[in-house]
Amino acid sequence: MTKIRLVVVDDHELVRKGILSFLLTEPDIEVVGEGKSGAEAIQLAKKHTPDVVLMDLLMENGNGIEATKVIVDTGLNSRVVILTSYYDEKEVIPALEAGAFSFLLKTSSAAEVVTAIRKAAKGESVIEPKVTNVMVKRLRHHEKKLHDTLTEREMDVLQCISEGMTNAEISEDLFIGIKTVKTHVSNILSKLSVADRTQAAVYANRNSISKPKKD
Amino acid sequence: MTKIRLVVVDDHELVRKGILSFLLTEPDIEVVGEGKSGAEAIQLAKKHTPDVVLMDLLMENGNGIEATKVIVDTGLNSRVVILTSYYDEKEVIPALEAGAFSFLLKTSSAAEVVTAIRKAAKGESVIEPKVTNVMVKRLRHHEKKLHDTLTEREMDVLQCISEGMTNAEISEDLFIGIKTVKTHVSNILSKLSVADRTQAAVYANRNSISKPKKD
DNA sequence: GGTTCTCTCCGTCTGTAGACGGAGAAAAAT
DNA sequence: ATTTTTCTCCGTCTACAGACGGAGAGAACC
Repeated sequence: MTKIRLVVVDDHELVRKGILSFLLTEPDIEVVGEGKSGAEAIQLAKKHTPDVVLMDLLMENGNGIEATKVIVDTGLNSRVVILTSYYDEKEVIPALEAGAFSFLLKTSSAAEVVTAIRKAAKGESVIEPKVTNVMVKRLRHHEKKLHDTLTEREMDVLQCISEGMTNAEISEDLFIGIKTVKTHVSNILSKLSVADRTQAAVYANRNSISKPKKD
Repeated sequence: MTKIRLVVVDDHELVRKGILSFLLTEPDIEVVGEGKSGAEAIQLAKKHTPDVVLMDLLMENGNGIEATKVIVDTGLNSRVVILTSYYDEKEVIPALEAGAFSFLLKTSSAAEVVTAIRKAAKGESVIEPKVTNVMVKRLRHHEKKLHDTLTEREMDVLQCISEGMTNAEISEDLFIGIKTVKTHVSNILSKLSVADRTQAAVYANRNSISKPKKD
């Protein structure tokens, strides 16, 4: 029986070494590469075509989601197992959409991680209960996010509102009339089911809708 | 020469084991306890009176900041070294205020961590460059946060504003007259140097001022 | 006792916000 | 070729927001 070929990617040396020290005692798993960024993950995956890539999501240089997407899309038969610190909704869903095969939290025991690696090699997915909760919640509550129905222009206006701008300021910023701004605002309030611009601003902030800085 | 007595606290087993595997090769450091929550950290510190406590900040049960405060305040001669994943402004300052002795990020190499432990035992503080940057920025930009000048009642009102509530709703919620709410709002806007409630709501959200849920 | 701070409330007044209804032009979808 | 969507603009009207000034009561501080 051939060993499971594994690449470990995490920008925290401590975590990487911790994982490695565990895997040393597992005879059926061989670590063929070790990286500390999304870019390195991609290189290592292409070079070694491992069975499994164990990847952190939040890394300093190039995040794990992009790397996951690339690794999955390039058709290497590598399965990406995400091992991350927090179950942040903003990260979990995109990671799974990017093609992550399993999803673990660092609160998992070492044994669970090892099991997940073996299962991934066999084609079985392992998703943390906390993560599935987030998924279910998303499917139940916000199958489509409210602001997905906003038009481009309405998004522009909402971004301005989220900065605390007045209608007059928005009209100057977007080079349109105040009346037009008011129309957009009314439509936004209606689509987001909120009563006034303040609530719209709160919504925008909570959903990480912010104005991109112009150069 | 006596060994440095150390307690390691982190809710991630993987991280804990990673640290331990490193420290095994350091003959002058002895790990006398291992915990996975703030509460355990306090217990272990009281039981073993270690020279150094290596502590994560973000933990599932009871956070590291509270534990740090208790350990420092109880006058055990234990120095707390924070080892955390992210340099979040919201965490760094309170941790240092709580009496953390050193501050490291998990991106640090194992050697740096070991050095920091030895230095802490000798009474030397080690603060990550990224963290000092945050501190400097804080001292330069917001020596005192704007909302520190708000009175209790004004904070109550600001929290309501940050939820998108209208003056009428706030007056019902706080059992005061609308006119009184308006007075508070005006004072808040003035103190925060913002033009309207929407900007106040944005400020509140950015500074993590949110309304506590009532039971 | 006096001063200062905080919380409470009042009235007036101006400006903005937002609802409602209507409408034209361009682009995209059918 | 026709319909639908999107962006733009207009006018009217009501209600809320917020500025400004004033004021009384209680607590805390000196």
